[in-house]
Amino acid sequence: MSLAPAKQASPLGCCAPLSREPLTEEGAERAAALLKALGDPVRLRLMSLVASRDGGEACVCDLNDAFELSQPTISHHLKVLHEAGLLDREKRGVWVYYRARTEVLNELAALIGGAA
Amino acid sequence: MSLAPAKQASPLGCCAPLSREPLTEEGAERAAALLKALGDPVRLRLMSLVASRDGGEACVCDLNDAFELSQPTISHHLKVLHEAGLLDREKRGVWVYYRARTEVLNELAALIGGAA
DNA sequence: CAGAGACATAGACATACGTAAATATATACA
DNA sequence: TGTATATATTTACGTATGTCTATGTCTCTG
Repeated sequence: MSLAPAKQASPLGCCAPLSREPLTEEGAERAAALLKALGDPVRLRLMSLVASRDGGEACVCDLNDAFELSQPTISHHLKVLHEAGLLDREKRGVWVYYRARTEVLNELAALIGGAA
Repeated sequence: MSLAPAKQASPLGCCAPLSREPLTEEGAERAAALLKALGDPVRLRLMSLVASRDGGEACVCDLNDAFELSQPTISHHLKVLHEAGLLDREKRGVWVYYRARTEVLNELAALIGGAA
C-alpha cells in the first residue's frame, strides 16, 4: 500500500502539439472534452478564480458570491469542470473546496500552443 | 496606405494567465469563445490538420477526405473556426485554403497554461 | 434530536449545436 | 456558352447545454 497520495491520471495524457502532427481521433476526443469544459465564460472564470487563489484552491462559498447566478448553476458548472478532470474536489466539514489541476492545464497548453 | 499585408487583431489579445489572476468577465468571454470553437473533436482535428501542414495551410479538398462527414458539415466547422479567428481563409482559383493562426493558439496556450 | 447552513441533485424549459440533404455560387475549361 | 468541379448556404431535426426552482443530503450545533 503506497502512502503517497493517489495521483490521478491526467484526462489528456498524450499528444504532440496540435501544429506538430495531426491529432488522432482519440486524442482529439480527449482534448476536445477539456476544451469544451473550458469553453464557457462562467466556467473559465471559475477555473481562474480557483487557480489564481493562494494554494490553488477555493471554497464554493467564495465562488458563489462572484457571480450573479443561482447556487445550483454554479454547482453545476463546478461539476462539469470536476468531471472533466480540471478540478479536484474535497469536502472539509461543511465546506467543499475545489483545487485546480494545473498539470492538466499545462498539458493542454502544450497541446494547443506547443509549436513555434 | 500601408503596403504591408493587413494584420488582423487577435480575437483574444489580452489577459494574464488563468492561474495568475482572476479573468475579467470580458476576458473570459473572449477566451471562452476560442476554447468553445476548439472544443469539438472534429474542429480540433481540422485545426491540427491545417496547422501541422507544411506552411501551416491546407486546401479544403484535402480536409474533406480526412473525415467520414458530409462536405457541408466540414464546411460548417471550418466556418466556425474562421469566425472565431483561428483560421484564415484564402481563395485561390477553385480551391480554398485555410491557414492556422498560430499566434492566436499561442496566446491561448499562454492564457491557460501560462503559470507554473 | 431538531434546526440551520452549505452544497448537490432532479426536473423543466428555452436556446444552441452537430449533422445531413438539397440547393446555390463561383471558377475553370471545352 | 455550357458543363463539371469545389466550396458555401439554407433548411430541418434530434440532442445537448445553461439556467432556474424546488428539493434532497450532509454536517455542525444547541
